[in-house]
Amino acid sequence: MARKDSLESGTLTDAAFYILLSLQTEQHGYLIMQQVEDWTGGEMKIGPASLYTTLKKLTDAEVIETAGGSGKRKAYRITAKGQTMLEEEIERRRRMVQLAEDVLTKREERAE
Amino acid sequence: MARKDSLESGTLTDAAFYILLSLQTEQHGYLIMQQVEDWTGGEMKIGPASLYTTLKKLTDAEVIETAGGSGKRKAYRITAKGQTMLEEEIERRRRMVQLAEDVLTKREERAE
DNA sequence: TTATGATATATCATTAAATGATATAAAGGA
DNA sequence: TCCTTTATATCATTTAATGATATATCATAA
Repeated sequence: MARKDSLESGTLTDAAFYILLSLQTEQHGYLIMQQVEDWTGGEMKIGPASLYTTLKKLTDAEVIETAGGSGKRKAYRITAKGQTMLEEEIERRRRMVQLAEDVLTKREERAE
Repeated sequence: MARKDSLESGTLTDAAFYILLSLQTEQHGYLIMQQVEDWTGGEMKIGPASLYTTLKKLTDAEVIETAGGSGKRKAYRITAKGQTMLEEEIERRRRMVQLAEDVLTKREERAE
């Protein structure tokens, strides 16, 4: 990740990927952290530093937007642009996994 | 990524992922670049800077090792440790895609 | 009442990763 | 000869991730 903003190039980092996934339902930051940790059984943790800096970046890029929120909470929702990005990113990652499976299968066949 | 080396934490960056995949057959650096670009139809390009710095890092971490090579070419092969890491990384990425599909499916169901 | 832990957001400084640019050199063909 | 491709390598810069820290609110247990 350097020399080119990942959002501009249309790819999502792991953190951004999980955040957009969590925002399939309108949500505030703290809940995103908990949901991601929950989803991954603790494998993936987005700490406050990563979370709020990423949320700001995603907001600036109009991938997500604020949606009110009560008290000190600030709710976020994904934009149409963000939804498209997420779906394309899922496909990109699916292709990566598929490629890996194909390559490993060929390797096993060679070994027989 | 910061504050924690991705290799130490057991995850692979996109570049490292593709490199290890390419090294399912013994190969020298330049061929890795071409194969990755080829595999992804140009979507993913690992330039010389990224390639050789990543190869060095992977070698230092004993994820890959040099394997002779003729002339100026330097061949690399994946180690047992590297193979395990790659396979675990494939599973991690598969889980991410699966989670995303599940979440999106639920979202579509809600919309009906 | 008070203090403690959980909730909630935010920023700074540091470390890691990615990469454009550049350099070098050999090999092969026009 | 000259140009392109092959092949490896490093530097300096930019982007990403995050530990540490700060702040404030709220519920609840002592």
